[in-house]
Amino acid sequence: MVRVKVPDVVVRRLVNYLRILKEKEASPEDYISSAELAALAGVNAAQVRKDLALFGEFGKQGVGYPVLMLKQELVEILGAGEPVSVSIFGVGELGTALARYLTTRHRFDKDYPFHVKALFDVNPKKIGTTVGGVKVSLVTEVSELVKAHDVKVGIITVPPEAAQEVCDVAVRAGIQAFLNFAPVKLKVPEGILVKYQDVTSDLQELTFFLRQRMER
Amino acid sequence: MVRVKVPDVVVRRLVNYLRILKEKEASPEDYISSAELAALAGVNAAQVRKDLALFGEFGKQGVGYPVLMLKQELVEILGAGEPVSVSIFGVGELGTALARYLTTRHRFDKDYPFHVKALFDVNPKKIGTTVGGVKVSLVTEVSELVKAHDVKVGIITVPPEAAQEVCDVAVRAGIQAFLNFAPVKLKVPEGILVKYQDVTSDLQELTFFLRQRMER
DNA sequence: TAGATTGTTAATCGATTAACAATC
DNA sequence: TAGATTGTTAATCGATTAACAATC
Repeated sequence: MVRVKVPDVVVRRLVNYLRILKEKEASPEDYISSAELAALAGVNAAQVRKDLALFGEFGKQGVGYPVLMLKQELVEILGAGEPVSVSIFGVGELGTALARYLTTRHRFDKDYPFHVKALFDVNPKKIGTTVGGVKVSLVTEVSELVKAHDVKVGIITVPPEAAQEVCDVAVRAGIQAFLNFAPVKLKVPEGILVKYQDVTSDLQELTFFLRQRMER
Repeated sequence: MVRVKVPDVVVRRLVNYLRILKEKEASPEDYISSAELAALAGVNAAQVRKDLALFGEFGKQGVGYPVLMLKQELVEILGAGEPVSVSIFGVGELGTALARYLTTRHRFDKDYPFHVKALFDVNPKKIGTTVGGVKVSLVTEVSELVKAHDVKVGIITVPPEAAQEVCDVAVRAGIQAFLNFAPVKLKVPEGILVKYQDVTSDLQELTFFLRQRMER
C-alpha cells in the first residue's frame, strides 16, 4: 500500500490531524477544507493537502475533505485501528504513572489501540503486585511474556544506568520499537526503532529560547 | 551574544551534545573530535562542527575540542547553568511523578537547574499536602506564587479539558513557556513558548513505522 | 615537518510554500 | 454557471553533507 518513504515530520502531522478530527463531532455530510484543518493544526494549507496526497485522493474540489471518511483514512494509514501490545520496563514513579494512564485510557475508550500487557521491574517487593490491573514481573521473564502476548513496543522508564541492558534483553525477546524515557542513547540493531523522550532536555530547549528571546 | 536565529533542531542537538559530554569523565587536557562526538550523538561530523560554529570557535585544528571547555561553553549557550523556576499544573499521577523526579534530581545534583517552586491542583484533598517537599496550592493562588518565585516555565499535566483554562491563568500570571503533556493544542499569545509531549502520539508514530517496515 | 582536524564555503538534498489548472 | 477548493507542479527556502584551505 504505502510505497513512498514517509518522513518523520509528516507522520507527526498526520497523528495531529487525526487527533483534531477526533475532537470534532461530525455527521457524514460534514466537510473540512485543508485551510480549516491547517489552521487548527498550526500549519500551511498546502502542506495539509500534500501530506494527505501522499496516501491517496480523499478530497473533493470546491468542497474539502469529508470529515468522517478522512478520519477513517487516517486511522487506516496510521494503523491506529488495530491493537498494539505494549510493555513497560521499570515500575517506578514514571512507569507507574504511564501504566495507569494507558490502562485507564483503554478502559474508557475501547478503540484505544495500546494495551499494556506486561510490566517489568527488578525490585522483589514489586514483583507480583499489579498496576492498572497488570501484573509486575521479573525481568527474567521478559522473553516468555513478550512472546506470549506478542508485545511489539517497549516503554523504558528504568534509571539511565539500566536502560541499555533492559533494552538488550527486550530486543532479544523480540520487541521492535521503544519509547525511551531514560536520558541515554540506546544502541540497537538495524531496524529496531527508538523514540526518545526526556523532560530535562525539553526544559533545556525551552530555556534556551526563553533566554534568547529576552536578549533581544 | 547570540544574534543568529537558531533552528529548533540545532538546539535539540546541542542539548544532546551536552548530555554526552557530561557523561564523559575528562581532564583539562582531554580533547574530542567532531567525528567522535558525532558518532556518539548519531549525527554527521560536519553537522557537529557547524552547530558549534554558530556560537564561536571552540576547537583546535588537528586536535579537536577541549572536552571540559566545550562542556562549559554549551552550558553557557544553553543557559543550563542558571536556575530556572518551574511550576507543575495538575498533581495527578503524571504530575506527581514529574514533581518527584525533578525534586529528586535537584537534591542529588546541585547543578541541576530546574527547581520546582509550586504545584497546583483543584482537588481540595490535595491542597496543602506536599510532593517532593513542595506544597500543593489551589489554582487561584497561581498569580501570587508565580510572581513570588519568578516562575518562568509551566508543566501542564491536567486532563485535556482543563489544559487551555489552566494555560490562560498561567499566562496571565506571567509564565512564559510551557511543557504541555495534555493532548490538545494550546492557544497562547505571541511570544509564549509551548512544547508538546504526548505518549499516545509517540506510540502512534512508532506504530506507523513498525507497520510500514513490515509491509516491505 | 607530516598528519589530523577545524571552520567554512559550496553542493546537495529535502521539505515547505506558492501558484494554478482541473473539477466539484 | 460562478465560486471554491483540491491535487500537483514549480519555486523557494532551509538544512545537511561534502570538500578543502587554513592551521594546530
